[in-house]
Amino acid sequence: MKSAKRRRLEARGWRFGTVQEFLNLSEEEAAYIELKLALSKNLQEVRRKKKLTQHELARRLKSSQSRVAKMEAGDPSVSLDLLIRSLLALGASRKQLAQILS
Amino acid sequence: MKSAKRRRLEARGWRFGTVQEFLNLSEEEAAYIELKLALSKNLQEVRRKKKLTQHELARRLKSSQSRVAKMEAGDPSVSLDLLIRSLLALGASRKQLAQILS
DNA sequence: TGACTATATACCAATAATGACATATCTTAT
DNA sequence: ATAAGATATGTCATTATTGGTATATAGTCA
Repeated sequence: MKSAKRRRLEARGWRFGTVQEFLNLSEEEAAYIELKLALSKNLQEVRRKKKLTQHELARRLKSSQSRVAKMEAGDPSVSLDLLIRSLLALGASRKQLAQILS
Repeated sequence: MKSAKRRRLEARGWRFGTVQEFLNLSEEEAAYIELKLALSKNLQEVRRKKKLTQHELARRLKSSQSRVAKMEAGDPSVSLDLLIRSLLALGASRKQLAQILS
C-alpha cells in the first residue's frame, strides 16, 4: 500500500500524520478503514434492497439523511458503532455481520 | 399478529406500534451489547495469551490502563471502534474478527 | 503479616461523533 | 428543459467517548 492508496483514502477525507507514523500504523489503520468501507457498502446494499430512501432509513435510525449519506460514503466522521447499529436496526444478524467482515 | 387480536388490544388502550417499536429496539440494543461483550472477552483472552498486563497493552494502544480495564469489563463508555481497533492492534485479522462475531 | 503488582472504579477536561440544518448536485420523468 | 425527488457536502451546537489521573480493591509472594 503505497502513495496511490494513501491518496485515495485522503481524497475521501482521511488524514494521516507523518510519513513515518503512516508507515508504522498503516497495516492496522488500513484494516480499520477497509472494515468501515465494507460495512458502508453493505449498508447501502441493504437499504436499496429494502427500497428505502436515505431519508426513510434516517427516520428509522433516528438520524438524518445527511448522516446516512456519510455512512454510505465511508466518511471518516462516521463510527463503527453507528454503522453496526444501523445494520442491526435493518435486521442484520451477528452471522451476517461476520460475513461482511470476512 | 392477527388484525383481530390487534384490534382487541388496541380497544383496551394498548398502542401496538409503540410496543413493537420498543421490542425491536430492545432486540437491537441487546445484539449490540452482546457484540461488545464478545469482543471484550476476546480482547482479554488475547491479552492474557500474549502475557501482557493491562498497562502494557494500554501503552501499545496509546491508551490507559483504566480504559483497558473498562474495555475488558464491557463498560458502556467503551465504543466498538476502540474495541475493534484494539484487537487489530493486537494483530487480529478481519477473519478473526468475523469469527468473534459468529 | 506487609510490600508489591495487577486490575477495577470514579471523575473530568479534552476531543471526537452526532443530528440537524442549509444547500448543492445528481436522477428521473414529463 | 425543468420540476421533483433523491443523494451529497459543509457547518455547527450538542452529546458521547477518550486519555489521564487518583484511588480502591484484589491477588501474590517473602
